Amino acid sequence: MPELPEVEVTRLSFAERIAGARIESVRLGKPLRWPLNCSPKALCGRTVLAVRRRGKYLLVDLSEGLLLIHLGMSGSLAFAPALPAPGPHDHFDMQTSQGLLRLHDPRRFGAVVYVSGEDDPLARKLLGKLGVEPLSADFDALRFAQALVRRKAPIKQVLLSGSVVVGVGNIYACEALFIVGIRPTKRAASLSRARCFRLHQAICDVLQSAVQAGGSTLRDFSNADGQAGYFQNETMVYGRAGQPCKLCATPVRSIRQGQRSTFFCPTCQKA
DNA sequence: AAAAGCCCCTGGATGC
DNA sequence: TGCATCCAGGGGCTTT
Repeated sequence: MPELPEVEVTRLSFAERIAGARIESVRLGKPLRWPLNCSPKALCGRTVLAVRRRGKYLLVDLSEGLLLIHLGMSGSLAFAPALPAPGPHDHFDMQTSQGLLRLHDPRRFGAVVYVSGEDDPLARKLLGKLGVEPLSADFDALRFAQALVRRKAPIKQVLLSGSVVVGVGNIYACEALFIVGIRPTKRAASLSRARCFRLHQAICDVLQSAVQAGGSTLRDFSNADGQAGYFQNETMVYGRAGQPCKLCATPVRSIRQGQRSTFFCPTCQKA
């Protein structure tokens, strides 16, 4: 589910409401992708200072240390003064003085991990190799183009890998490539500089549009306030296999790239 | 260094 | 109705 826009929308929906809250208790459900890395009791008494984002990770700054939260494929957060009793897929409940923060994650590819700081070896392992933030000033068109020249893999898979630019998942990779008319199977290194520049801009545009739309709700995503997104209704190609391209009416095609589905218009994305 | 596969896990949709 | 199969928003790890 959650690509950068969904994670950012989640962050925006509770960051201000949780800031300043004191942690009162933590309840764990089934194991997630990684263990919490500290005892739940050790978190009690600490204060939530802020919620930041790096790629698809949320960084919850505490008065001492921080929590890294990843939503995996099926995760979502809820933050409210009160929530129903935890269900079978609610695997992390953090009661604070300002509300209950809950991670709901049926597939359990997500995680909540405590680290002492961003220099913590575990934090470095998880965050250290990430590419540039696409919605920041660091996302420079020329450097983006220079990074792509060194990659022989298909451009779709380079975008998905997160090693050049973070946060672009399956939906937004497909959408950005459609916007600029690039065939997803095209080798990254074979793109002209001009096309790299246009792709850079398309990534910025599509991610910003998705954040404004509240993200994409394919199955059950909602932000921490329980609101669904609607960007899924605006996709040009993602999830539209066999349906007519919204620009030229050619049926949208679906292929497999690296165990993931790719959607594109064979006419609008000729090469 | 980069690329390609594998795997973690559950649930919904589809087909027989 | 029941069961098998396939597919899903990610990404770390291991092997080439």
